[in-house]
Amino acid sequence: MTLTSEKLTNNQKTVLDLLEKSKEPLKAYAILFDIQKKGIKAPLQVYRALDKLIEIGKVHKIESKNSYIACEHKNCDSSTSTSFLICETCDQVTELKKKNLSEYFAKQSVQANFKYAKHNLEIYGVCKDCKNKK
Amino acid sequence: MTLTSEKLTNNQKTVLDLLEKSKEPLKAYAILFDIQKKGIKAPLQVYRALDKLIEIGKVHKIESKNSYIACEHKNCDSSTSTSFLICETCDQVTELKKKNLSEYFAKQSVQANFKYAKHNLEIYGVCKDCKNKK
DNA sequence: ATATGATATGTTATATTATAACACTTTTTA
DNA sequence: TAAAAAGTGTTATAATATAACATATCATAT
Repeated sequence: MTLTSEKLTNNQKTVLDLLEKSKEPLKAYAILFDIQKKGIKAPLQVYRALDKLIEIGKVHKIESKNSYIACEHKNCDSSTSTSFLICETCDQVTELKKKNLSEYFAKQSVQANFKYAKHNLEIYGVCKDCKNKK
Repeated sequence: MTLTSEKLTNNQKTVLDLLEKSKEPLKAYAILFDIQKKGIKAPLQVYRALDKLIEIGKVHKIESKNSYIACEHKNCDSSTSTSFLICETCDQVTELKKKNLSEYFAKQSVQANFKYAKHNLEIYGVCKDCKNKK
């Protein structure tokens, strides 16, 4: 079974649906709170669903915010590397397509005699919308 | 008073000393455990020292590991942006000098109509030493 | 169709990481 | 040397995440 046709379980679907509807990244306990009406009662149920969704690349974790976000890319093969633009004003997150970034980091790593495997990049600043509002 | 001549308090010195001696990043509670003999008894004492050390750029946090590392650079002005090479085999961390990286990210951000402010970059892979051991 | 192995679930308990609140002390500076 | 700013010590608690275990469901190879 390919990644993209991966069948999700009910819990996984519930968590992914919520994340896909959300405009900002969500914390695990915020997810839990939101989906308690759907029968999910314990943190572990959320974390397990998140683990799986991350593994198949449907969700990414934003480490510096302990938050989770649905992947914007169709057929994202990236269960590992992630690159984000995070607006400090409105908390919106944009995921960067990562091919050129991975290549750039691999090159940078070579200079340090380091074998690149994957990366997390979190860029903070002001997004388009918030720039315009000022 | 300039950043580099900043005078540290006893707690701050104790925490920084430990981090500077360590070859790997340390977690806050590992720091606490190690320095209890020096009279530091509570997590908050560690976190407060870390906060200050991070603020003045002497220590950085590695977000994906909830760990802290002393800055390798003299007069590091970077209390904000950080870039690391993290060895998945031995956990050693190398801090990348960030000037060209910041410039690169600022450029990449412009393409998304995003105003770059700072970044965290965590590159995972295999370090020089571990590559050679294989 | 069914045994079996892999994966997921529900649940309770607990581990790990981090901060709030408050009274007090030390340092800096005007 | 008083006032402001920064740091300390302490207790309690919040926020984030995992362990352990019994049970259930699904995939698939005979």
